[in-house]
Amino acid sequence: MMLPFYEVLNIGDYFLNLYSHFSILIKYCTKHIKMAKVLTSRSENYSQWYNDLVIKADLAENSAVRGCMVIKPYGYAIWEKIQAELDRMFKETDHVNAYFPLFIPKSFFSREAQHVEGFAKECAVVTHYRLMKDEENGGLKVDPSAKLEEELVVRPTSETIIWNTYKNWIHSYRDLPILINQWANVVRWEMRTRLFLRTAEFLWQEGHTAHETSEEAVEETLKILGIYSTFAEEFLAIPVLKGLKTDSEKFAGALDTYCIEALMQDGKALQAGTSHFLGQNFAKAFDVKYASREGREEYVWATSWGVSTRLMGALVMAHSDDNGLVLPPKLAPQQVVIIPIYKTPEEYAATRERAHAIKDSLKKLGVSVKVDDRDTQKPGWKFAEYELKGVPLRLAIGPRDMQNGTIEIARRDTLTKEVIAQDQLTTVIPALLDEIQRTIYNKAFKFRAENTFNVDTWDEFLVQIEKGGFISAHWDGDAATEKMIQDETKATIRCIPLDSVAEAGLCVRTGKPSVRRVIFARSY
RNA sequence: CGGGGUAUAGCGCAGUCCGGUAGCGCACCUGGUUUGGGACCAGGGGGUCGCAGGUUCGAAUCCUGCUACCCCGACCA
Repeated sequence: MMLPFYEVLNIGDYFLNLYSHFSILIKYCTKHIKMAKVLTSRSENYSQWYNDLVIKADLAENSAVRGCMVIKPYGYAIWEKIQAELDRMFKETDHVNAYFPLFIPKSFFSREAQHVEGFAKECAVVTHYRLMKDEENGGLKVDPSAKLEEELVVRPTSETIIWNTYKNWIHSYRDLPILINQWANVVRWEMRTRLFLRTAEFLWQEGHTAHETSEEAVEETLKILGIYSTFAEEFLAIPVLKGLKTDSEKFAGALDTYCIEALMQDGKALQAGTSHFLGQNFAKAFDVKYASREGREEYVWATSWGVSTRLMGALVMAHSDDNGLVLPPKLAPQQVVIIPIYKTPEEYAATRERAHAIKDSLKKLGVSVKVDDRDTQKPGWKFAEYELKGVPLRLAIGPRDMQNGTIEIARRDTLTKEVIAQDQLTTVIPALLDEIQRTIYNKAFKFRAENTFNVDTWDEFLVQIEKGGFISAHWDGDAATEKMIQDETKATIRCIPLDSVAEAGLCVRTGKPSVRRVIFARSY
């Protein structure tokens, strides 16, 4: 998608040169696009905007099953791109994929006390394995004679089944480390659900690693956090804070939970990924020991980490606007769409042929292109449609362009369009895609910077939390204070940023001494 | 699990108060004119009115009971 040599050039300068070049070659004018409104606007009702958008951009819809969504082809294509890149990053760091069962014996959950407490309230349980004809109404009913000996829990996460398995795999330090990831679905029976952000069933990857030492496990935990943040920033184009969760926010069963936190356009925070240092909790619960180099028997050290289809929600809420989705080029199922414009059959044939020729030349550069040459929809309809779906670049080629050797090129991120020479496309498009990826990120970065506030008094805190954004404030480190703040403002501590500097101060709520600032926000 | 709302064509809705041939917009089908920002004209197809009972000569409409979904809270990634 990007030409390799761009990476070794100063991209900004290169791009400027390209542009000054064009302005000599061709006449172009930048126009702003105006569009019919099909979405609720963000200012009118942000959550309605989100719901509208997910449905209208064809990402997903609600299913016949309460709380469970159907991810539609266009949405799934984005998820596949997310998967492909993360999978590549995991494998590059020596992780391998495997698959563990969907069903977990109920007794496994009781082994780790913290863990069970965290998930018990939202587990789906399989109790029977057979249906039978219901004589009363002609339908089907559960066969009471087919009750399972031990009930099975539909996995809300797989630590227990995996550590029960690792017990058989690990005997010696020579068996370590184990660096396994699985792509799977999990079920958490949520009360209130929203497409992608919180659904009863969702897709994710969960990594589960086993190590000889605490240090090695911590290193793994942070390595993954780094992968997540790199992925978020370079692919999702969302700047994230890397940080540590407080005790009350951490994963049930972990010693430390690290996270990446992103800020959405409505000023609410969204946790986009987590990486846990599990210590020896699961090794002890499932009796996973190894013979060390010194011949001693030791418990194994563990990590687990995951990102889910929730990232899709983050992607939508971070960048999109009142006209629809805005997708970063690196994750867009189609980076470019070409729309032929014509009146006569001859013009149709000619523009269509040229469109396909352009597509072929761009495909050779690794750009994904779709030609929409359907005769059943009008150009205006198509323009609106691809804007709604967030296609980064749109090319329109009509009779005038055929004569002049030009083409109209419209950017989704800035909603601007201009006319350039066709023979420049293979140079301009890759550079523009790269530029769009960067612009989207920069916009999100600027938004976060403008919505992150240092707050030192409680009055100020109360005012600012209503406005939204990240609040950087001192906290005395007491869970009771954290709870009090949450009860009073609905704000939680999103994380203790890893790059936070030691700074003496007074807790924003209690006035007790504090050694560093933490990030507060209302969150999804 | 509390509080509120909704259920009528694929989608969005009106009709319900005051019972009497089930409607509108979009979408869909056919033909024509159109096509550089969601085209227009003409014709056409499509609904056991969420489900189950009840009242009535007659129920989308009145009564009873279910169910599902949405929104706001409590809980969570």
